[in-house]
Amino acid sequence: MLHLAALPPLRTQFYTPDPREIAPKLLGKVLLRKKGKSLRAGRIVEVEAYLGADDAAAHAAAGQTERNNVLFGPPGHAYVYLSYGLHYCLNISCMPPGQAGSILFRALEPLTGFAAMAKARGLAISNELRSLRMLTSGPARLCQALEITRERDNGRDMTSPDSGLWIVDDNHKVQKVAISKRIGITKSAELPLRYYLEGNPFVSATRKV
DNA sequence: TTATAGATTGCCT
DNA sequence: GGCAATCTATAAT
Repeated sequence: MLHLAALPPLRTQFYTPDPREIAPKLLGKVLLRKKGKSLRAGRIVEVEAYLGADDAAAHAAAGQTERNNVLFGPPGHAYVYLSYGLHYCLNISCMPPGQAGSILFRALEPLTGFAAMAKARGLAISNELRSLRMLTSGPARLCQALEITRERDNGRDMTSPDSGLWIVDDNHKVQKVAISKRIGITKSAELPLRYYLEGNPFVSATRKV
């Protein structure tokens, strides 16, 4: 918890393999966001893997476009898109340049910067679990809490603290990784590509799994 | 506690 | 023109 920002960041090499390999390793790591002097951080408790041409639900499935450029670029970069016209969602690109693949961040367990997160979400927050879940439990919520937008952050290099958005390993031991179908998609919905920490209360609500 | 509708932008057919 | 990797408020059980 202390000195999270001083830990070495996960580097490009970590993000170079297939997203299915990286996703379970990403659980338990810590996503950091620095804006000015304020630091916000959350433990990654739920992610989904998105592949390339074989995955109809992936934005990269139809080929490279202006919008999904980042997915085909170097690994370790932020892919931010607008969902349903009003929410942003954050991915990190995987695989070597020229090959698409990414991991969607679906839920965090808040560690520091509660007040800033609450303010960014437009919420008044208490210390109750139910209240804290509202901060970062859901892909669009965590973007709002960390003030991540497409305009500001799409294409950002997440392998260095200099970018203000990066991931560290604080040596936290995860209990158990569970796998299920992905949430909220209609194409390739049967693929088991959602990874989460079993029993963690900050995992987003599971609808039909 | 679960179910449903509505908001709202930009991408692709 | 249709649709989408979501969230929230409101309604009903």
